[in-house]
Amino acid sequence: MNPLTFEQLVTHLTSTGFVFQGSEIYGGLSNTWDYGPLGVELINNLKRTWWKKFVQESPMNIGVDSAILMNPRVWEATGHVATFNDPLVDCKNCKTRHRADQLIAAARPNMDISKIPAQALGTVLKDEKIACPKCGSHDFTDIRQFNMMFKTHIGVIEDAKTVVYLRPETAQGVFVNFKSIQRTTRKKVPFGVASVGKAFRNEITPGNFTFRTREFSQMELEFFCKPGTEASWYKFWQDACMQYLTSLGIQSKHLRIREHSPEELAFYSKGTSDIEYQFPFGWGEVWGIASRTDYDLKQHMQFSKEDLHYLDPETNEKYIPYVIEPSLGLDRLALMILSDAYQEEVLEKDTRVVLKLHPAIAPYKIAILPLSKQLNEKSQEVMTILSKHFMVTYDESGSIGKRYRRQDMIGTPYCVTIDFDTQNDQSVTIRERDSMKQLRMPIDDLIRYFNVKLFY
RNA sequence: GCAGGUGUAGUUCAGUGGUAGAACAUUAGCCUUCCAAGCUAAUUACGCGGGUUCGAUUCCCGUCACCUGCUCCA
Repeated sequence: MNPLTFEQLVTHLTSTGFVFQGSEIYGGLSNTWDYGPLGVELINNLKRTWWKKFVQESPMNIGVDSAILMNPRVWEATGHVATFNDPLVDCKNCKTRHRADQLIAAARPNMDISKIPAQALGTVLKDEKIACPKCGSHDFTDIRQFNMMFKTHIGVIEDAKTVVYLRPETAQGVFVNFKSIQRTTRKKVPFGVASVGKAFRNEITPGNFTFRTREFSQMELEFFCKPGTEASWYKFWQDACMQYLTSLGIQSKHLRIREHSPEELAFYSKGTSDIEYQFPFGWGEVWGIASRTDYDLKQHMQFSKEDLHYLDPETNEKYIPYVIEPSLGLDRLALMILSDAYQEEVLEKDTRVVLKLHPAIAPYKIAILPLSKQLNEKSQEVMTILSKHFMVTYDESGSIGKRYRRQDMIGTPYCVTIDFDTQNDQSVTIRERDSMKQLRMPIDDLIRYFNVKLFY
């Protein structure tokens, strides 16, 4: 099998209806993508399996769904308002881009960067005659502030008081609700709160199809534990994440865990690891597992003046819980699943494209295929029965072989064929995608059979 | 944002200063009863906007989008 190229994958996904370019008829909008009829099913299935593993089957965890718009003070507390303003300059000579504060820090180690107001960085850059590290030239553009948060306004009047941000991460929706969640669920630490939703970052360089976009979905778990126990929970959730990916059939040779080096860590972090996947364009982060200490709750305590301590009912100890945060990008997960599932199988006469998707996440579980259009009525009956339980599709045009191929291309794990014997024996033929094997089965047994086969 | 590349049906490709062809795909009909059959029709494209020109898909400029690299990613 030839190695999958990225363009091949993108072509396949856009031409089958998994993904479309955003606002396509208007010439598109940079780096926006829509999920088509197949994509939305996949996405929903991924959310469902993730929620099942991390909420339904994890008695320690519960869920929350918080608003995208939050009080702007939230982002002051987290430091996003401040640190999202990177002072960037371009070298006019060699066209490279740099952070002005970092240039100054590197060239003048004795200077205290934190004392320089952001507006003055450009002047300092000039006065100190700091050179471009790449070409040595002194010709920089003015500083341009890139606030990575999308800004908008509440109400119709746009002034500073009405500014709100689109959340750059879903995590804060959990932290600000920490007290309410704990009180209403009466959960004892350790417990976790799962959240799925959209987040927005005005990335400087998006790209690689749906891998890095400015609008994306996150599936995050904030797991609260007693300080001192975070190391073992960190490992625990890291293992759980890997198990989840393997349970979806991701090939382990395409997965690796990369621990961040101490220099790489955010100042509050006690450890971060990325689960990376080998995409057709290279290794890319899919899931970040971060040990965030009590940073977030502490910050919110300070800024909101609310007491976010947890009182351990057994020991009467009062403490701010530590947090382990496995944060998964849904769009990246989907892209990973699709990259991993795409295969071209060379048969005797020709080649078929197969998406070897795990049955639990395949857009369509079952395709109903009448062998002849005369069998339409009976087929519709079978479809009505199955569609109450499973996402099914129906196809009556073209030869049966062609219809099997169509389903292979989009990852449908099972085809149910209605033939002329069906009327007599009340049975159908099940054709399995991966083995291409066939099985005769009474219609009455189908639901039980597929419930087992499609279980996740 | 910078540099380079690309842009013709859904896909893969032709082609031309006088508004475009094919294959596959799609739809309908005939035929066909379990792994891309055949036959007959049909639908669908020059990314967008300017300029030059009698006339632009073709030449020029701009723009938009995608790809690669750089920079960035709390």
